[in-house]
Amino acid sequence: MLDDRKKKVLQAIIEEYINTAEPVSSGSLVNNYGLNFSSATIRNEMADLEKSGYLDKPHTSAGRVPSAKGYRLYVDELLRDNDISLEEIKYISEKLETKVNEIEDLTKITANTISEITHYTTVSIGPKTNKQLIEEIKFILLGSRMLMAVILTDTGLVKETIIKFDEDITDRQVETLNYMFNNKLKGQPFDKIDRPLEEFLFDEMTYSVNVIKPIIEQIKKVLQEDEKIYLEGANKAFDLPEFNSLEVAKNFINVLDTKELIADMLNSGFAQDINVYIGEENENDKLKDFSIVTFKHKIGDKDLGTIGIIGPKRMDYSKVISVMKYISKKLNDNNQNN
Amino acid sequence: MLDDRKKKVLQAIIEEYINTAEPVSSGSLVNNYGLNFSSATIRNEMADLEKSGYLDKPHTSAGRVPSAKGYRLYVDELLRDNDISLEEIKYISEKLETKVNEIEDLTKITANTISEITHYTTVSIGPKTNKQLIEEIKFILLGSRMLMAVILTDTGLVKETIIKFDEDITDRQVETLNYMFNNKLKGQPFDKIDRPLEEFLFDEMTYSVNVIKPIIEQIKKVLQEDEKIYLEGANKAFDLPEFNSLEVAKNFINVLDTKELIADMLNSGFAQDINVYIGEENENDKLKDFSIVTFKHKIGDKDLGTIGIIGPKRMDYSKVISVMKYISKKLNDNNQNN
DNA sequence: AGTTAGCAATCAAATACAAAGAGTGCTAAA
DNA sequence: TTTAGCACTCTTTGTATTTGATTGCTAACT
Repeated sequence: MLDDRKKKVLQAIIEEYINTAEPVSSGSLVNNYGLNFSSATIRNEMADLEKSGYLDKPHTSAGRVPSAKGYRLYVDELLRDNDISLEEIKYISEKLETKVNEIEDLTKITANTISEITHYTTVSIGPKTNKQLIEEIKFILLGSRMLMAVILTDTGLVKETIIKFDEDITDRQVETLNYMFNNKLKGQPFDKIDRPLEEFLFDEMTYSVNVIKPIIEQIKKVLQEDEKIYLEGANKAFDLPEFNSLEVAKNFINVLDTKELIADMLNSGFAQDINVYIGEENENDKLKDFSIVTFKHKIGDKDLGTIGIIGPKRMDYSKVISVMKYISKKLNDNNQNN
Repeated sequence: MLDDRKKKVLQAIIEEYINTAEPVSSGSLVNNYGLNFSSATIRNEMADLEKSGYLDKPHTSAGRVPSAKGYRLYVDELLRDNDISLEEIKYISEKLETKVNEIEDLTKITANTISEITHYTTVSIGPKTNKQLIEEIKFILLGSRMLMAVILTDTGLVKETIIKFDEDITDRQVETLNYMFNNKLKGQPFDKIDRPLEEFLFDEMTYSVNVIKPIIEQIKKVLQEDEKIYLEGANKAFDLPEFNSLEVAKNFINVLDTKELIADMLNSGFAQDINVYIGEENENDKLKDFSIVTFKHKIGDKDLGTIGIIGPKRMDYSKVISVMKYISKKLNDNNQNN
């Protein structure tokens, strides 16, 4: 366990490093952080902190840099609270009042807001569909050979898809489709849809296979479709000094380009609504130079999607987490009447 | 006008430079390009080509590098034809046979194919909507307070949007909406939709404003919405040696992040279906280090969207253009019965 | 007149070396 | 327990030197 002064020193080092991106020296701490000890004393503390693994040293004659363990302690115990200005609060409030008709849009707006305020890159993904139940399926005829299927879930999410045919479809057929599909699929969860659809195809062979088959294929496809991932402020990262290393910059682009990796990252284990993964704590090795804060975005119990912030290990965790907490609160206040 | 040998030399220099990304020396041309002259002769030709502006010299003791003017001549007159292997043809054919239900998907697949084969980054945008005519609008009630509007154009493009209400909507109302909107808007072009909608709002004030107004707003919004831009293979660029310059890499990310710039670029003047912009030829200064090839992607007269390839000035124009031409041909062959 | 061998001149890139400067770790004293 | 003092370490910066590739020019050759 660290004593109080050690924690203070660690906190000062981390905050200084977050600000400057330069290894922090004992001298600069004495000058700028009101620690009423000589640099030699601080040096002793720093040596201890390094021995316990909270700090790293790039080389003998440089200052200290926080290790992942150091950041972890900082995030868990030392965060400044509510690190967010009045202007920022105003900006957030305005953005969140934008009227939206689709859940994805709200997630996008929130991700954009976070990116604007924190100056980090965000990635976001819509609400997970696979646990939701199908409330209703509607088929609509567009022209004579094009059908749109609209699928509505119990939480109000809407998915739609278009199916084209080589033969004309009649209004009568559409009616039948509506009736039959709702019969089979209503109340089914998205991720277990395969079975009912197969049974269905088998049962209804009397119905023209040319019509039924493409419909089923397309619906399966849409429901299993990878969630779309949205990116905000990818170029912001390049203003940070750590991205002057080509190695790091390349890695970053690579990560952002690997959709599966991001999806994994956003969907991985959620103990809390806000989760912090620091550098090597990330499971994927490509992420070792970055920190990620994920934010499960919801109103009450209703899942609105997940937003991830990806930045350097030297991320301003305090700001990021404050913003997320504020948004979460605001969103629930705004909608408590829903 | 350049004589035949000068053209041969220029072509050899450009192709060598495209391959190696290193300034090309007189000696290497003699060794690798079967030019039956001594390096001194080639040197004289190179000096002439430089004087006429087709070549640049990084410094006195380096080889030569093509200038924008040099690339331009190459693209206009010296391209190798049909620079595309059998395997590549096979790969393209397979990819293009993927069945799609929406035009945007086809554009995405094509963009992806081009990116895979050329190893360059592609950006793409769906077909332009503003010239299209509204064929039909359908309203569908989802639940009791959510309406979906589906808009169908004369060329078969579909746009849909969701509108939420604070009050219940009845089936009867939906019927009326369908009738009224189709009456007013059928046959109208997308980009001139404002006027009819305003008249409409004015005419039908008897109808509940709470219902009509949000619908009109949302429809206007969707129709004027910026086209979505899709990106393929952004990280591929970082394997190219020119992206070892942080300056260039940053610029590249910046360009890709500026949606308006890309939209401009994809929509700008089309003399031909395939257009090449080399380095400084691009209007926007940010693009001065890159070349862009745009490809208006269509079947017959039907616009399918536009695809842009963005790469270094040292792009393999021959390959890129061959691939585009082949895809264009293939697409029209596949669908000549449509 | 066109071509080429030969060679000095040029310049970036690599290598080597020498300070300079920032910061630490340790010792001994307060 | 704290701290002043100082030697030690290691990066950074600057400067000079060498190396090597390539050109441009001249004079000879076809």
